[in-house]
Amino acid sequence: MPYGDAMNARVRSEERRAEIVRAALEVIAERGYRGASLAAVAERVGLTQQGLLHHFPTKDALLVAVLQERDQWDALPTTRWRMDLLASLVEYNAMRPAIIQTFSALLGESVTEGHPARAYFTERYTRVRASMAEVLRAQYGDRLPNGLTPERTAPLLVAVMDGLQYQWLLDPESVDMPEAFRDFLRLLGED
Amino acid sequence: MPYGDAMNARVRSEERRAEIVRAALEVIAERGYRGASLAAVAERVGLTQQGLLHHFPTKDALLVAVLQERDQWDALPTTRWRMDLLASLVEYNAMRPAIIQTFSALLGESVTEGHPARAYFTERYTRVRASMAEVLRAQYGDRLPNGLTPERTAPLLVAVMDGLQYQWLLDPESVDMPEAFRDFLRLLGED
DNA sequence: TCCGTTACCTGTAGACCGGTAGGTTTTGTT
DNA sequence: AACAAAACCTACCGGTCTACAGGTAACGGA
Repeated sequence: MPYGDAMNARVRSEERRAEIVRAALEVIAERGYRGASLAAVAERVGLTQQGLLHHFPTKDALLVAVLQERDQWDALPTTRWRMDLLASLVEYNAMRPAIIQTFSALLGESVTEGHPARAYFTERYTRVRASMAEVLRAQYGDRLPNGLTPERTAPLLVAVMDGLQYQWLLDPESVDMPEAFRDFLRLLGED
Repeated sequence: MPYGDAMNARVRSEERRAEIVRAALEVIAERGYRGASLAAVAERVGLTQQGLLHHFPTKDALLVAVLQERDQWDALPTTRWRMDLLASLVEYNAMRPAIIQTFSALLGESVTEGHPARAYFTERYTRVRASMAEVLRAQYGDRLPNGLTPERTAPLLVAVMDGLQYQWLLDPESVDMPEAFRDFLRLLGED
């Protein structure tokens, strides 16, 4: 069964890579990208640092894989999103602090000079703003109830999501992220 | 002139410390706190790394001084702020990307485990939310035009400011931070 | 003028870091 | 059974990091 076995080998290899990426997500959440050592990631999957470098030749290559997984994760349903689903998304995020923490830490680092994730986030935000504007337009048309255009509202929507995440990560007991986000949506539509 | 000379010595020392803090702000803006080496900060003020450690015994002590300066910077006028001054503040920030970048980078790092600035930011946000609620109450009373309370609106106000900063730092040409913030204020009050 | 303090310096310890070189075991193919 | 490739290891290199130890020169007060 040549095809089957070749497949198994490739599948196993990709599973290993996925394991490593998952571990990298954790370590980055705990220490940021600069603070995340390859050795720490490797240890978490039962490898030596050099064993890890067999699967990802450089640290940056590992980061790329981490960012790609994120893309894959939230790229699929964007066109089918609606306003009410955004609130659900925030609620879902509130149950996954590790992931949120990883990408909040990465976003913070990415504004520094020459950070390997900088281009990624720049492009991602351009994309996300456009996507959000589309969602807003589908819901409200060219003019929101408060007179703003979808294009001018989208950056605010994204800013609220990100900003609330930081406040929530720092002090989950004081900030009810999903509720606050629903408040913002109400601000957009119900006047 | 014993008093005068003693004063001069102390003043000169504090000037040196202030120089170092200023340099640290720059380096942190460029590389984050974890990425900022004492040697890089020292070089910027014409010292060796060990010479710098004479003024700040540890790296964390230097960070504390950086954070204290920030406190001093924005703690004074909080009680006298009004809504319209917030927009001016954002405009002012838009002319000082270095400072914004420093504290955006620090905020991002601070959500990671055991980060030396974590407690600072947690407390700061508690304080800032309360302060913003106060400003909102002074402007609108206990109910905003859209029905929300000042306490529930404050986190949104803070989130928008922070979130817009990240988008703006990553892509200043695509995001008009002051305009977007004014849009948000309009969202709060003019319905 | 003497003397203590402040402001630096050189030297170095000790720990991690990412990455390379090259060998060895495991695994799948033929 | 033979072989090739993939997976993973040990050993190591050069670099960087914070911090400590100890010395020196300048300065200001008595």
